[in-house]
Amino acid sequence: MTIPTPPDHIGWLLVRAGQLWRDRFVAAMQAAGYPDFTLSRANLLGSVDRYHGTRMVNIAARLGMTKQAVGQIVDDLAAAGYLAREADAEDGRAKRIVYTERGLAFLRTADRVKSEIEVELAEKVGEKTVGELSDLLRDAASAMEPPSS
Amino acid sequence: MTIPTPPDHIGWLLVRAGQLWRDRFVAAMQAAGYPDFTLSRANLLGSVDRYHGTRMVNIAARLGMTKQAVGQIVDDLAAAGYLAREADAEDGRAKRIVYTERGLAFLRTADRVKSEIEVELAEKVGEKTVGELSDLLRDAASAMEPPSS
DNA sequence: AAATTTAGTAAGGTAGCTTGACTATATGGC
DNA sequence: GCCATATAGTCAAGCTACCTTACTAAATTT
Repeated sequence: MTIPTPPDHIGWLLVRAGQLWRDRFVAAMQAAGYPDFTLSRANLLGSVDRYHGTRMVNIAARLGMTKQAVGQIVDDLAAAGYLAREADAEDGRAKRIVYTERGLAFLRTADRVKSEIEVELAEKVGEKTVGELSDLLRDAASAMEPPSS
Repeated sequence: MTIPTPPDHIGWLLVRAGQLWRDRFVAAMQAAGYPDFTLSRANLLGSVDRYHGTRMVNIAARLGMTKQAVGQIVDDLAAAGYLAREADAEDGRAKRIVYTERGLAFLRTADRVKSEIEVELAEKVGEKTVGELSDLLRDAASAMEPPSS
């Protein structure tokens, strides 16, 4: 049974903590009435402006994905009723990806679930710890950020 | 161009920081002479005991994957010369996944690359910050850890 | 020694991306 | 105003990293 002990350097800790949060969030969203929830869909939804919608090419840039990949996920999310495509009045080539009412309801649930997890974490490790951790993560993230072209 | 500002809660920060570290590690390993390096292969290699090897079923348990998935990655890594399968003396059904010399060389490079990234991070944000971050991440991770059956 | 569990394999499927090739609209230089 | 080029999006095909279902063979339990 000798499963080797996990490594413990900073990189592994970062990856591991991110993974744990992500898994908890996905599970909570699925439990909250979105059984077909996945992280990639959530990321995409989180990259769409709630009020004015967003063009596909901008979503792709933000997520660091190809516009084709974004197109596929948008297809799924539109078929599921979360998003819709609208012609862009200012550019005949472009389409705005906008939320449907169902999509906005999803966002509200996601916001609620996120703060529930955050509150639960704060109860376990203390509010102060969460705050410090957030600050340090922001520093570390900007230190590791690739040079934004 | 109005790309919406990214969210800033603790969960997003954790996921983001993990992602950044992972991307840097993958890029550095590819630059260090392992162009076919991927994270899933690295995770698998990191789950094999360097001295005695590890059974597939244990690797799968550790990684939270099916043994079939592990089998496929082991196939790839064996074909690439990093791993080999040995009959297990104590159990006729089992095979031990063991490192080849090439696999051990990979591990040494990976260890070196990891500490290089860690050193670079420490230079940017300070050694003390890295230490504090590590401690807080350990706390947060164990708070979010699912109840180990 | 029969029934059950466990280690691993085989075959096929799915999610979430990729690259390459294409169409339609927009834009900047002449 | 027209042409060359860039940009927004689509279509098709392929890949990686998984999964499920179904199986074989060896070990363990009863």
